[in-house]
Amino acid sequence: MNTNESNHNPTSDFIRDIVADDVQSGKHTRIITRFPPEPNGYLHIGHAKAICIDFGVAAEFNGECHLRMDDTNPAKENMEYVESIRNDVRWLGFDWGPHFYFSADYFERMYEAAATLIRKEKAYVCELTMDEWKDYRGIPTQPGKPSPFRNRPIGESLDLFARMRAGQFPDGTLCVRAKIDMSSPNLHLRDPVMYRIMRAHHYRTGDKWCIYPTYDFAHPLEDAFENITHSLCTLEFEVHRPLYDWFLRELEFPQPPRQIEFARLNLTYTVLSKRRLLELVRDGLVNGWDDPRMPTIAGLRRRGFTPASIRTFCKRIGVTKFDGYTDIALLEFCLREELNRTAPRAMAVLNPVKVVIENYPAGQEEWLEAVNNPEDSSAGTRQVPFSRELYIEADDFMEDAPRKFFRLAPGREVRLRYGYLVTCTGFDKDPVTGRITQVRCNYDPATRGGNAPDGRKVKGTIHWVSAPHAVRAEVRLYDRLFKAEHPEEVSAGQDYKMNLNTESLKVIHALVEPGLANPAPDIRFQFERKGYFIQDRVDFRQDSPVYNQIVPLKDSWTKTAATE
RNA sequence: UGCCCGAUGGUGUAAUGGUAGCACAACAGACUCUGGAUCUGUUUGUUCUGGUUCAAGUCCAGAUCGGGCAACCA
Repeated sequence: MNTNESNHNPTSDFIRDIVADDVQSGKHTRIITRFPPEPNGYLHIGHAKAICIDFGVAAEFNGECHLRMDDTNPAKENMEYVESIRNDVRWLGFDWGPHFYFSADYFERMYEAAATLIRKEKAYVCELTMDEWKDYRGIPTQPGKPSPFRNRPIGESLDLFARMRAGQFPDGTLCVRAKIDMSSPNLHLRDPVMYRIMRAHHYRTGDKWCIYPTYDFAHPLEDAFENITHSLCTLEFEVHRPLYDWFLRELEFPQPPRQIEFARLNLTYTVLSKRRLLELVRDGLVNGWDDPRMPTIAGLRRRGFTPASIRTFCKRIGVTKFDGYTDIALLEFCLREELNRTAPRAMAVLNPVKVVIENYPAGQEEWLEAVNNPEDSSAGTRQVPFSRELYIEADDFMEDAPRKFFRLAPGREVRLRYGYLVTCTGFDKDPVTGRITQVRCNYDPATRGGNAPDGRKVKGTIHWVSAPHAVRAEVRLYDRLFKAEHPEEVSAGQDYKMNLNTESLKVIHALVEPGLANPAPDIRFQFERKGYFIQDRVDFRQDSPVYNQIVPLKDSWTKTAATE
């Protein structure tokens, strides 16, 4: 995208306005942003919003966006997460080019920067224990008091800092603090920790370091090292901004990056925090990070969401500083909108009941032409087999049907999609369970393809599969992970997990048209009148097909039926 | 009771001192070989109180409500 196009970009927001101003004023000639996840979990749809903003802004201004692993806490981070993050960002459709970085690669420069601050008397080595520090720090309504080590000689701090690095002190005993303002109303400015001693194996630097920089110290440096112009992050870092600016000022970076905060995404009927998601995975409440019910990118991918629909969603929710809840229905809308346009249709009977066409010759079969996608004529047609015995949805037959039921019932005529008009002549019922075991029909041979030569109309069209040709498939029906709109809003003493939807996964066995046994990989189908489905990327096999429901079709009938 | 940030229909978002608009959702109707899609229509909004101004959602003051901040997490 060139800058000319960006001038015509109809969707702007307060961040893009700032960036545009900075370009216009000549403050920056090249825009550089970054997406800096910590590799301590899988990315979720909330990160997708941030990714779309970070990469999107850079692209619109013809700049670049760096992907950076913010790995300053080795206790929580690992390579599996690094790889998953790279995969997910790529899958979403973004390209960081050569700009893939690790914070850990800056540790030496960060160490030097900390030493510089000590030499400037802007930092010192503190020996207070964490408990002692609590007293010194004070509380929001009361100022803190200076650490007794605050004014120790520069040389002493420098020496201690070097010995911290050399491993001469136990974990947590000493730390390096920035010397700022112990009476600041902003707690983050009350001599925050820059370096702590932590003997943990780092997935990238191994055991080279036993001291690690904190986020507050590391982040502005990483941004500055990479010449980031706009450091976009979520609202909770707003109170950290004065500290971010302080480090950059004291270290005299000539072109300091500017941090701008936006509201993180909250979605109804799910949780969106790494901690919660990790808990769901670890406690086995879902089947891993890529469980199709998870709001993780990996979960959405396996569920069958498209990258484009997620990007569209992120565009539509906008960028503001208002911390609200976005209706998950909007995400589903973006998906349906795309899939309606692109998904080939197929017929699959999820809850089968047998139909016998009594006036259709036994043993006969014929192949009927079916349209692949009525929204896209270029998708062509396919042949589907038809025979005397079929399966239809149990829901599509009613023994005693109300007027507005436009499907099969004794004496009523319906269209079999792309097949024939059939009239129900009777049915069989299990005398014990009352279950319908078989529906009997007659067909009108003159209506092949679904149209009656005499012009008579039928109100209902139902889908079907030919019994001898049908393929058995496992179908996994997914519903919202939580039954509460705001799962985290529970009364004191209660846990958000009580809001888990116990019906979020239903496994059923369906009978599907033969073409669904061996589809090209990654094809999202619309099972007509039911929903969108994709083969499960893990469990699908030709001899035992497994389909995931991505999202059901909108269904106005259940509402109508409910008001009957 | 400290500091920071925010507040526009049910939800999300636009209007940058000049007609409150868009999308989702909901509802109604039309159409339909998917009770899908499509089309049409309807309902619902500037938190409050003052002030500045010819004119305020927008600027100012105060209030109310909501969110964030007291890891050697990010």
